Amino acid sequence: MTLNVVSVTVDLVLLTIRQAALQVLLIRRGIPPYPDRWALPGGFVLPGEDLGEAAARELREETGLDPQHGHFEQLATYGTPGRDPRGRVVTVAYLALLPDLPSPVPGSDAAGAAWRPAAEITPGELAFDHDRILADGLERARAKLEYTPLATAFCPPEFTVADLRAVYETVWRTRLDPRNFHRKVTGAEGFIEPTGGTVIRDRGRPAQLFRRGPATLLHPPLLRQPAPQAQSSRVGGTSRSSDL
Amino acid sequence: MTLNVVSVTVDLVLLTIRQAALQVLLIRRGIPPYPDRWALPGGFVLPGEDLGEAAARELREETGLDPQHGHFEQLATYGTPGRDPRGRVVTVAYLALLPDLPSPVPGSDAAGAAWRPAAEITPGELAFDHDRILADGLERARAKLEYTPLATAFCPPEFTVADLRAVYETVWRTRLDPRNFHRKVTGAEGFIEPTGGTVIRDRGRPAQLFRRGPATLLHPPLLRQPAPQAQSSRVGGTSRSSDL
DNA sequence: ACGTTTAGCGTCATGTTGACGATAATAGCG
DNA sequence: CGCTATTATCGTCAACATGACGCTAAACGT
Repeated sequence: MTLNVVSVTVDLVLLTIRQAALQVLLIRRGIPPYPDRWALPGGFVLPGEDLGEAAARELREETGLDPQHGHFEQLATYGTPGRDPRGRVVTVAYLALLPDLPSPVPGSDAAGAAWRPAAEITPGELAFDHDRILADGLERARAKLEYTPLATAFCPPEFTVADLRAVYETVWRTRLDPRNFHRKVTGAEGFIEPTGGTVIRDRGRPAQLFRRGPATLLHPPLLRQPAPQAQSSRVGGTSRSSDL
Repeated sequence: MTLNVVSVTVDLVLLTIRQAALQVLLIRRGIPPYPDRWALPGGFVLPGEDLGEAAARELREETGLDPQHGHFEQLATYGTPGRDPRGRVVTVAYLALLPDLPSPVPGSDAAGAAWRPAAEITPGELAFDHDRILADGLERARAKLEYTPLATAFCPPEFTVADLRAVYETVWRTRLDPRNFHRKVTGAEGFIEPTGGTVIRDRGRPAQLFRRGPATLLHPPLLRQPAPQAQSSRVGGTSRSSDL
């Protein structure tokens, strides 16, 4: 039997919403390979340490946050030979959605760390195959907002419907009708529950405060699909539905 | 820097539909650990081999099938210390949905291999943590049938709407109304396209043959949810003025 | 020819969705 | 103190989607 010796690491896609933008925590590498390049935070899995534990430990080291402060899940595993010039490295990536807490400084043990707007990361900018990992994480986050209540993971314990809507608009890069959005989130069983309090954010009528509800799946889901046009019962295309 | 030495393997959750049941390919282990127990097929990742390649190779070795014959995707990675008594083993699991081709015999290089109905696998019956991996694979398959056209991966190149409905009914363990199902799948843009041919399966009127369409996402999705009702004012009285 | 069986279309009541009007409740300003 | 701008929340309506189910079509066996 061939004994296959490999190094196993975890990488983290930490997402939060700051300054009305979806931001990802990146580390500035100080040493080769890829010196001075930005990379996802991560590190080796210690002997006797579970994969999720290792990821949680890295999360704590980088942000001072616990996984329970937001949402935390395994993303995918990357092991293409040559993805790390130092040798065969298999990386288990984790995805975290975090509230914009006054993080105790993102950087601690690295040359430099910073929240960077995800939209500004240009392809090829990150070290290793972290572009791909980040893209996978973003797509996962976008998709999960549709059918899970995970948008609340970006929010503090108490939030308004407008706060929640801002999360969707930021992550999906769309505009949503405030009235329809309000109807849908308050109508989805177990998504959010009122705390009783109200706040005035900036201007306008005070808004109710909510906390996350017990649901784990959204019913009905909040679809981001633009044109659900699919009824071609007869010839004579009604709309300009582009099924290209 | 701690060099973390770990063995990396791939395990496969191979699903198909045979004899009106969702079946999974299992291998009868001949050697310790877990001798004489059923386990998911799998093996070590070879040096210089990509993870997906290793999984595809195992798939070929076990079934003689190529990944393109059905659907193939990474499922999740399992690395809890102690999950393999031989040492630290991290396993990347893959999920495949395969048509019921006259497989060139499932077993080839193992003590014994067999398609087993997934519903008959009792908890604790499988070696290692393969129960968990199988459960994750089944849940993934069930979920993906909702919003992707992957049900066609269980079908041969040409199939009828009834064949497709049988896939859904088998995987979801539900009964679906043939008329509503027909309307929905033929109405979902790009899900299936008619080939022009017809067949007579057993009795009754001949059915049109279809092939899979170009869509990668179902629109609208086929939800398995029973009752989207949302007006229970129970503990936690969510909405105080919904409707009704 | 007739009954049985399955395919595929049609109808209807209800629920969901997007578009958007209307009202409520606050702050700022003259 | 009104007036206006702004945001929150409720309401209305048409289009679409869904489940329940009737009905016809096209094959088979006897």
